[in-house]
Amino acid sequence: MTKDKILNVALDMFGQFGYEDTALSDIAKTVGIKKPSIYNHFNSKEDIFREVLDEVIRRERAFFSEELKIASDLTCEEQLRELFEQYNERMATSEVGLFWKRVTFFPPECFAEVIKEKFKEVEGTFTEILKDVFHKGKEEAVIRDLPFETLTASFYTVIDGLFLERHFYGEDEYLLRKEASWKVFWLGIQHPEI
Amino acid sequence: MTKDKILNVALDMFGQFGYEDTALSDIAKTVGIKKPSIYNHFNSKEDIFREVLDEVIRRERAFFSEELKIASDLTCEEQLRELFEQYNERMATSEVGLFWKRVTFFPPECFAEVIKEKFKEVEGTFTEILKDVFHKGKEEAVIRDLPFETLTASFYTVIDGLFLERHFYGEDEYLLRKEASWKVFWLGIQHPEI
DNA sequence: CCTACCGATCGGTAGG
DNA sequence: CCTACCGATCGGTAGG
Repeated sequence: MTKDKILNVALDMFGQFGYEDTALSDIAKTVGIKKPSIYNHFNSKEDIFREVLDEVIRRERAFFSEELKIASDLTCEEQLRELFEQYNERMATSEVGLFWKRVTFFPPECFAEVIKEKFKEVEGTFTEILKDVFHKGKEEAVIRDLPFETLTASFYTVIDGLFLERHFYGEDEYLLRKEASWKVFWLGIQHPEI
Repeated sequence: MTKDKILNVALDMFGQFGYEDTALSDIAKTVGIKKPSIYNHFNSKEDIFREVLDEVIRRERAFFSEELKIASDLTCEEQLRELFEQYNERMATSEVGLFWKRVTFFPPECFAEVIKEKFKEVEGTFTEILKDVFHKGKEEAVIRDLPFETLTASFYTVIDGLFLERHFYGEDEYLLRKEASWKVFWLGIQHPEI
């Protein structure tokens, strides 16, 4: 369907160039139609953005509910590392990742509120998964007895930092930072052996 | 001087709206002149950007060489925390911080290379200061014997994560994340007592 | 430092 | 789904 094609192209281009710097004529060209034909499917550019945002949320939910099943035979450290890797990879390699980056950092003004809301909702889903792993770790005395908020907040900050760094530095520097951050993070939350 | 006024306004607006979304007519209006008068001082919009970038570098250098003198009577932990706070504050509250955020995340294409180069140069200066503190900490057996690259890389990742989060989440959530990240980071690099 | 203007491009519309 | 067109705005120029 043409409408889906438009949405997919828009998702890609909004992520690559930002909302304001993506011209409807460029979207049309990539889709293979002329600009006015877009208006057969959407009432305005803002309308397209709203539907793209819905699509992103749908994909995020699918990702969290299906791909993020973590093997229960892994140790707590391995599980956490797995979440760490998966989240990093998704943010860096999926179209959705670039879209979030653009759109959470410098949102089109009129959408700032909705975007924040939806992003926090998605993050909340991930937080639940995280908490389970931390809970298990604390029970097994593998993880230090820190408040859940401290554990999740510091995890997110590392993830966010790497997310930022991945696009800016080269792959080599990114990998260095990822390993360093993981090492220090894990040493930080690890239960001190007695 | 009008030229300086233009540069200051441009620095501010490039940081707020990005390069492409800042119109010369808006800069002119804020300065209090008409758009064509800008061309008495600059040959093009790109020219303005180049000079703004130079100005930013100048300010960064001034910051690092003057404000970042850390009191030597502080403990290693206090010194590191001081650097952590100062860097965070500067990135969040100074015009230069917003400018870096815009411009390192989504640079105007033709400037991507220069920007990266200059940013890394600035970061390198900071790394030297950081290394001194880590070195002291390791000598005093306050900090774990990890490679310098691991210590600095993980420090930067936390800083970068907080930098990202500060503008996105409210001040409350930011403070929570800052304290949590610091706590886990410090536990991670701290020398394990025997 | 200004007025007056340029060609290009933007989001969006009319009408078929 | 198209051609043809709109008013607004962009970076930049001419000419004084």
